[in-house]
Amino acid sequence: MPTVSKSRPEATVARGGERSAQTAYARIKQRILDNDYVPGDSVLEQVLADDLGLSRTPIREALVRLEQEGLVTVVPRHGMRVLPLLPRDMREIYEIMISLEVTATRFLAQRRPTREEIVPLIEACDAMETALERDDLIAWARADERFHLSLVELSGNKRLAAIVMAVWDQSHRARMFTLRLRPKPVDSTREHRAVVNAILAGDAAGSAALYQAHREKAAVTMVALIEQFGLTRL
Amino acid sequence: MPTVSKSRPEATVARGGERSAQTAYARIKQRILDNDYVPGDSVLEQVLADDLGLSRTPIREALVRLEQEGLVTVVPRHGMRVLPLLPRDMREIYEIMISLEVTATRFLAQRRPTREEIVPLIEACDAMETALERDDLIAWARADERFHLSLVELSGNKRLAAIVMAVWDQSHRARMFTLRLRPKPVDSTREHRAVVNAILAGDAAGSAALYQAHREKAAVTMVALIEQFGLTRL
DNA sequence: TCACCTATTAACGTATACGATAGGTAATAC
DNA sequence: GTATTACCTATCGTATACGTTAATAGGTGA
Repeated sequence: MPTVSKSRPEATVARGGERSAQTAYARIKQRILDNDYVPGDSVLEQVLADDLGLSRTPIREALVRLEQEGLVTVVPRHGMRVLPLLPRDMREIYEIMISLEVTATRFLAQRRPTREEIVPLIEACDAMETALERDDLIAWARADERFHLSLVELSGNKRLAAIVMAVWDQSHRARMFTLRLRPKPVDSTREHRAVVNAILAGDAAGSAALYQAHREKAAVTMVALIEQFGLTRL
Repeated sequence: MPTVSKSRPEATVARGGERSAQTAYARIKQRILDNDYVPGDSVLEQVLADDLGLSRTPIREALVRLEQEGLVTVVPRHGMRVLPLLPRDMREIYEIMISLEVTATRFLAQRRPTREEIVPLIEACDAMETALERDDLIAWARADERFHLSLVELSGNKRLAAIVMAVWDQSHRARMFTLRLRPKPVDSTREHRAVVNAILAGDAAGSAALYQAHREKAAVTMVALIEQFGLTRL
C-alpha cells in the first residue's frame, strides 16, 4: 500500500490478526520509504529482529515480501539491502505507470461515471490547489498521490491498481527528493482538472490523451532532474 | 538439504546456492499451473512440507511469494488455497496485459531494432506456424507464450516484463483449458507477423495498433468462452 | 610487502519446539 | 430434531536450535 509517509502514522492497528510478520513488513517498509534506511547499505536480519523486538522468522517473511515488491534485495550474508533508484529505474517505473494509468483513465471515462463516483478525484484536485496556495509541498504530494491512486482504484481493476501502487511506492523516495527541486507544479492542477472533466464527459480517448500528456511531462521532468542533479542513486 | 542427505545423496540438491525455499516455490507453482492442485481446495502447510520432504519453514516462504503473485491465498487454519479464476479476473488480467504489451511494442518499434535483435519473435512465429500445421496445440501455445514474453523482454523494461510474466502465469490455466475449445488460431500467426513487420519498419503507432487489435480479439474470445462454457471458476 | 592458505566466526537456511487459538465435535439443553 | 456450548485437537505463528558456509583476519612463505 502506498504511503506518503505519515499520512496516518499508526493507523495500521486494529488489523484482524495481529501478526508480527505483517507489523514487521509495514514498519520496515515505512523506514525505507522515509529514507531511514539509506539506499545501498545493508541491514542484517538479526539487527532488524532486535530492532523490532522479534525473532528472525517474521523478519524473513517480511523481507520476502519487500523483495518481491522491488524495494530491497536480500543478499545471503549481507542481509537486506535497500535498492537504490537509478535513472533507468525511474524510466521503467514511469513507463509502467503511464501505460496503466492511461488505461485506467480510458476505462473510467468509458463507464461514464457520475460526479458522485469521482469525488475522490475532485477532492484531490481541491487539496492540491489549497496546498499549492499555502506552499505546502508535502501536502501537495499527498494530494497528488491521492489523485493517482483514486484514479486507478476507480478503474475497477484491482490488479491494475495494486501494480500501480507498488511501482508508486518504489518511486516514492525520488518524488520526495525532487519535490523541492522542481518548479512549483502550478499547471499540474489545471491538467488534473482537465482530465477529470474529460472523464465526466465520457470522453475516453480525450481523457486518456490528456492524462498521457500530463504524465509524460512529469516523467521527463523527473528523469531530467535526477540526471541533472547527479542523483545517480537514490 | 535436510538431514538425511549426507548418507543418501539425493539427486535433488542443496548444493551451493540452491535453496529449498526456491525449490519449494518452483515446485508448488508448477503444480498449480499444471492444475495438479485444483483451484478452490486447500492444502495444509504440513502436507506440503511432507510432500516435498521439507519442514514448514521454506514452505511458508514459498507461500508468501505465491500469495503475492496472486496464485494462492493463505488462510490461517486452512493452509494454501489455490485461487480460482473468475471471468472478472480474466478481464482484469487481459486489460493489464494489453496495456503493457502494447506499450512494449511501441517502445520496441521506436527503437528500430534490427532483424537480428528480434529473431526470438520471428522464431516464435515460425514455431506457431509449424505447430498449427501439425495440429499440435500445446506446441502452439508454447510458441505463443514465447512470442509474448520475448516481446516484453525486448522492450528493455525489466519491471514491465516481470509484471506481464506474472499475470501471464495467473491466466495460464485458463489458456490451457480453452485451448481446445476455441477455433484454431489460424489468423493469429498472420497477425503476429504483421506486428513484427511493423516493428521492423519502425512504425511505433502502427505496430501498437495492430498488436492492440490482436490482443483485444483474443481477450474477447477468451472471456466469452469462459462465460459460455460456464467455467465460472477455473 | 604481498600473495596465498588456513582457521575462526558470524550469518544464513532449515529444522524443530512450543504456546496460542480457531474450528470442529460431541454432549446437552430446549 | 435443532441449536447451543464446552471441550479438544489440529494448525498456525513465532521462537529457538543447529549445521553449513561464506567472509575475514591472521599467519606463512616467497
